[in-house]
Amino acid sequence: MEHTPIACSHHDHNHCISDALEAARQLCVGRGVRLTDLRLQVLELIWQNHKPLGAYTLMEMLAKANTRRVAPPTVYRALDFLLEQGLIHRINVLNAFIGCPSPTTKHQSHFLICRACGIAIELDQPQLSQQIIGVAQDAGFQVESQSLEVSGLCANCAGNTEHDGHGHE
Amino acid sequence: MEHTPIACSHHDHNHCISDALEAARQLCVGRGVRLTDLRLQVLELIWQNHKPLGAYTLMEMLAKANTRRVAPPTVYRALDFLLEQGLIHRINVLNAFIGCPSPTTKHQSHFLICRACGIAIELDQPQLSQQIIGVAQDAGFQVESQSLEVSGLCANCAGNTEHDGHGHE
DNA sequence: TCAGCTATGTTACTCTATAACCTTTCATCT
DNA sequence: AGATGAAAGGTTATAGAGTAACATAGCTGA
Ligand SMILES: [Zn+2]
Ligand SMILES: [Zn+2]
Ligand SMILES: [Zn+2]
Ligand SMILES: [Zn+2]
Repeated sequence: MEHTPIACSHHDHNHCISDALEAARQLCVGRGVRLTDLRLQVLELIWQNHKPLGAYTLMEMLAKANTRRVAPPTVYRALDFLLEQGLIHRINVLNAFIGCPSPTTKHQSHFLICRACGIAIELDQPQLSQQIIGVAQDAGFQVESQSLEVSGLCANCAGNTEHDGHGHE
Repeated sequence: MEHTPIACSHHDHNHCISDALEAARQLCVGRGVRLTDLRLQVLELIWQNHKPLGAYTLMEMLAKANTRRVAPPTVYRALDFLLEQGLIHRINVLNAFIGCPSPTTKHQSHFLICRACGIAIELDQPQLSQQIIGVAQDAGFQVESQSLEVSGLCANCAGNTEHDGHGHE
């Protein structure tokens, strides 16, 4: 149930993609929603990148992969679906999207975002969510969703401060 | 083209604005930075609204108030200055800006945002900031800034939606 | 005064996202 | 199989948010 942070550049990423896609397929079957070719392709591209990906970058990738023009509404509709199903998260501070490693478990959007390499590490800290809910309740506020975006330097980049070409692309 | 009036009329908002502006003046004098007419005007408009305000809404207000055209870079530069000095915060989820009630104290951007009335309540929870830093450190992450944006219903709006059947459009 | 810096004005542009409308695809019912 | 209605995707146009690049004005300190 714990998802390993993705800061390490030496994990089997192909495996990690295929796992996520298979999980997404099963999740959609279970919910009776349609993971169409387009939606699957968008999810795959997002996972391949392993970093938050902008909608327009995604559009270019789709256009290249499909040899057809892909207009903004097309990709935004796919993104909306994936967001609704919890298969991806939106990183507001970057206007970008990233795959969720545990879409079956309901949780909030808590990320560590490295300003040097651009990686986004999803946190799995239910007690942090709970503390936030508590603080909100003290103010009479009824929480519906949380977005925590912590910016700074990841372990890799904090170590390599002499040069930033640490190659996590 | 119309800007919505102030949400909460139950506190002395004029006093609240003038306090904030006076604090800003002193803060800028103390730091040796220039709170120009434009910057002050932008800060005042943001405080008058008491809700997160988009840059383009602000532009329209400035244009009306000054009877002159105000282009995007003008307002964005003023906003950048105010952000740097900690006089306002940016609400990422809304692409909007709101005044900070305690600009002299260094702190993170933690907000409760009501989806019904649009109000944004700034939290003052240093121990929450600390816990977030702790969680990040456990992942070897070096925190530079935090953005916590909690969406839901404020105390006012949560109360008013309990009997929601009468269809008050 | 002059030079140099900071702030603002101006034009044009990029990036992000959505509205409105039409066509295709797909599951379901007859 | 054929009809049908809803969901998904295609297309065009536009709205909304933010920045680059360069010109001008205005303050500041020799
Ligand atoms: Zn997640
Ligand atoms: Zn990094
Ligand atoms: Zn503040
Ligand atoms: Zn409210």
